[in-house]
Amino acid sequence: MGRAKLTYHHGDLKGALISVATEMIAAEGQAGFSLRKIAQQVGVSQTALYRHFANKEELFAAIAEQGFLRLSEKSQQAFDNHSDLIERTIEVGMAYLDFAAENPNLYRLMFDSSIADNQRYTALADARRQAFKYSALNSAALRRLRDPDAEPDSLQAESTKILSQALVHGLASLMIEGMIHSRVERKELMRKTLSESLRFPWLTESERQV
Amino acid sequence: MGRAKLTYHHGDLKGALISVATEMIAAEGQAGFSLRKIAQQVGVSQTALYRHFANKEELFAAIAEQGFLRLSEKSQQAFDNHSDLIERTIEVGMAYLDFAAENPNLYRLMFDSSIADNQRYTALADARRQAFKYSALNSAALRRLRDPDAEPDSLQAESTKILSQALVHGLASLMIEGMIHSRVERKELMRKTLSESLRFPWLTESERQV
DNA sequence: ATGCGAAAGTTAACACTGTCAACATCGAGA
DNA sequence: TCTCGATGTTGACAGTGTTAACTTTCGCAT
Repeated sequence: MGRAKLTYHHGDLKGALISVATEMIAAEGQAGFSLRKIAQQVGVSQTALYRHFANKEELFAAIAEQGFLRLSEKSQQAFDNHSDLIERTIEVGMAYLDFAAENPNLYRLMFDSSIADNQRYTALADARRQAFKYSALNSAALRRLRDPDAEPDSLQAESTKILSQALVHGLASLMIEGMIHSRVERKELMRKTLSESLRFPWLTESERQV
Repeated sequence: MGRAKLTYHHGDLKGALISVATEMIAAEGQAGFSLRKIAQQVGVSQTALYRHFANKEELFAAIAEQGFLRLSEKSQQAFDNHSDLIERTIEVGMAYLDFAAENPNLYRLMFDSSIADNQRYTALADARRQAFKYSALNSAALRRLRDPDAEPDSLQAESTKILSQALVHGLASLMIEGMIHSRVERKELMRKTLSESLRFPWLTESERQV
């Protein structure tokens, strides 16, 4: 049970709710989730959260938003730590997969249909764009090497970007839902699969350095 | 409301429940779904379905299973209609994406965490394997062309298979959740992205015929 | 044909959920 | 100091999945 309340007003109830709710999602997933449970754990009445969130969905959006921000940090670190283009692309992808593996329930929520599609949550959409930024930068660099004359906004460019986004998300999903049953270490398989998708035999050593 | 009941026993209540539940999932998704609603629509008491399903989850598993069977048919048709390997691979992928686009809510359920991970539903797992069979056949053919000497069970082979599976699933997800905002026709973009992933410039015309 | 046990369907109830309206309390600024 | 908006509470409502106990019907052995 939560600690006794010291004052009538909490101080930062909104932050506390997001924090506790995130823990609960991580522990039990959406199935065992309940607004009343978090309220109790924070030590506040069942309906207090309606002063900070219009409804459950809005709280979920806030949780997902923080998830994308955390993912952004991991991606940026991986991006900054490598200068070899291929290796950097793989490592950003692996950071993505590691995040999904370590926070499966949170990852599921981040792509849940009830909030993912909703244009209403602009902050969430921004955070998501931010999280895919480094993957997009790598895609653009690879595309420029492959098709130096292609226009940046071409269909070719767009499909290359989507390709990488879809691949990591697909790998993360299959992994989380337990649909990849491999005899080898999962991490090794993931790395192999990512590099498999990045075969650029025509890249020289110097071209790979960025 | 459902039509009046003629007999005490329904005859094929299990089938009727799956059918009506599938329609409801298609129309409203998991959010608006309710066991009581389907029971009412079938014209039976709220708890009648517990004689055929242990719980809601088991009903979901049955719905998902039928979804994978329908998807299998579409995939097989696409597979049988093409002899060019690249084209066949693309068309099987497009059949997959079309199915997801036409049945977004059903598709989401088919990959829902509550049932996807559960080893308990062996029929569901079989149906899923069946649905990915044709994609796997294409992957194997492509791998044999690329690495004729690789062993069928190698890590290389496995990663190639997973690669294609992850890609179509990732594309379907991003598409369904509205995360692909493109100025071009979605279908065209999807086809372009799929073929982008299949670049085998070293394949001769005759090699592509299977 | 008959009777009986299992299969299939019903009724009533339970604990739990998200949400709302009305009320209580606190804090900051006039 | 007064006041009003922001914040938190109480009580309630409709709806949910699920269980236990009961009733009806069907299929089968005698």
